[in-house]
Amino acid sequence: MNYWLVKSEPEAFSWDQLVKDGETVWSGVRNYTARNNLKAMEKGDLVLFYHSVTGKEIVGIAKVSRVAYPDPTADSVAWVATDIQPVKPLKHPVPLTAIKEDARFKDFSLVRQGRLSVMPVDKELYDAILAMSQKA
DNA sequence: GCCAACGTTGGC
DNA sequence: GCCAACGTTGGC
Repeated sequence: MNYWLVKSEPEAFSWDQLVKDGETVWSGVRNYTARNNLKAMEKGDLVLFYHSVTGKEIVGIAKVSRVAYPDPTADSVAWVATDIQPVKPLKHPVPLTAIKEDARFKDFSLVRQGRLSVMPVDKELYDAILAMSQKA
């Protein structure tokens, strides 16, 4: 079991849309680091869903329902997609500012490598984020 | 194979 | 809307 975080601009694809659809194809990744992370996902892995640009907060938990396969939106088989399903929304979204303020996250990719759109999350950090989401 | 130029992402 | 960071591209 691994933990991940994916980013999406809510204008492009939001958590609400994922809940409404029940499942989505996580495609369109065109960055090798992010691609490698997608490939490392296993079925059932949990994925934190982060809204970038508008919101800048982690809003929900999803899970991997299908492991990496060739991205249907790409011309090349080099790129992959996965399928994800919503699990549950966070009670309180965890904003990027709160993560930046917390020393436990100083090496977290969301802080260190702002442009990466798919990243692994240590279990300790995943648990910490869930704990933060319980508090207002 | 290096590195400058360019494009994109995403926080502010 | 601006700009910093950084990945990618392409010339040499």
